[in-house]
Amino acid sequence: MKQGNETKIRILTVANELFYHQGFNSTSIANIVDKTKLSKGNITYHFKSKQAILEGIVEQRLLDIDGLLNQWDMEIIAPLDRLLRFCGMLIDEQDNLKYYGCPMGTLTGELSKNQPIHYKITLPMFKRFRSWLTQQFLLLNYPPEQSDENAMELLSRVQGISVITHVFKDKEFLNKEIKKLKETLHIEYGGGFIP
Amino acid sequence: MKQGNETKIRILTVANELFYHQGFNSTSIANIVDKTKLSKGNITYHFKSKQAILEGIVEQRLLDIDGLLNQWDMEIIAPLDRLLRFCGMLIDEQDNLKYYGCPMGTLTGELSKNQPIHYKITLPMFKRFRSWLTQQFLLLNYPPEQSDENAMELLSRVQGISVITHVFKDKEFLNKEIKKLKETLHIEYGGGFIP
DNA sequence: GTCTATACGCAGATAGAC
DNA sequence: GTCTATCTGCGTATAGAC
Repeated sequence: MKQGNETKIRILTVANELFYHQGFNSTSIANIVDKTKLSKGNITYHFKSKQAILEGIVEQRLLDIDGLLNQWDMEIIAPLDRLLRFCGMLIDEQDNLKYYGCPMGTLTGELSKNQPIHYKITLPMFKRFRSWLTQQFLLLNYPPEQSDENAMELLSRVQGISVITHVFKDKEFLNKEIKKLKETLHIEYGGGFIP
Repeated sequence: MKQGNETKIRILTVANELFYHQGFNSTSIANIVDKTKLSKGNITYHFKSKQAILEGIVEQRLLDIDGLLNQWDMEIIAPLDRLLRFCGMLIDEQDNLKYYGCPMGTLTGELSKNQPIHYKITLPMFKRFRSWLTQQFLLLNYPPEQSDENAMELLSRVQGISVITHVFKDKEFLNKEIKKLKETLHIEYGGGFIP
């Protein structure tokens, strides 16, 4: 119990990066051993299986997402500005997106196949964004159902841009599309809900 | 040389389905053996490695894509109708999309990580659609650069819808979004290019 | 062309010393 | 808590008989 939590975090940090960069299936425990400079036994002590590591990562990511969304809620007052900030996230992450794609999207693509771990792992992350986005549209006075529909559409747009940026390794495309998307948000939602 | 080509096709067909349903990394040669009811040695005779199978699959898919696009070119005259037909593909494939995502998109997500096989494998498939879509916009009298931009945006939209449909296992979302997308195409491009 | 049998490495999981 | 050592299965690739 010396500094178990600290090494635990180190393992999660390293594994998260490896899973993101190489994919979950293509990352071995040995890879994690190398990069953490810890022993295989030590890692096993903290996480009994590879999937346990993945679950730990997602737990951490969910906390990060919640933290980010809460921060935006505090720093940004206008719902529309929050939506724009959401889109800006892709600009911030453009280098990662180019080389590795969306951390949630690519992980889902990998996990949703063969086994339904996906439901417990990647789906919750998407749900956080979905409900947060929905909340912003509610604040813009859209009815519940349409708020959710708008949220899903925005999620969809952002995912599409991520995929194409990743596939064609094209940051120019990303910047152009995000700019257009932001303009669309202004036009579509700038005035709030009009029945 | 009895009927080598026939078994070759059988291997490709089965492997293609398995790679799509389970993912490339999670599919073993043994899986292919089971499903083809061929021996492991026989498969090795036709394809010297797992990656060779993948390359064979992509070769086949490229032919399929070209065939499909040529068919559309022949059957459908108006470029706008061709774009609508392109969107309709997602409706046709909605069950597969729900459970396994876009065949090109999910494969890219898997392969683009760790190794750059991706450039030779999945990128060409995307490029076919990109240039075909670009061609349609050119026929609508859009300038070359904007034609390509429109093509990329449409690709992006469609990929986004695929991802979200897959993540949330939501066919209702897909149908609604495709309907909206088609309407948008009508409005945006229905009149052709206006300088 | 198709099969069986085998080699070899690496992955993940486990046991136990310090 | 951290380490080294070992077990076991599965994965790909190969050799060779028919």
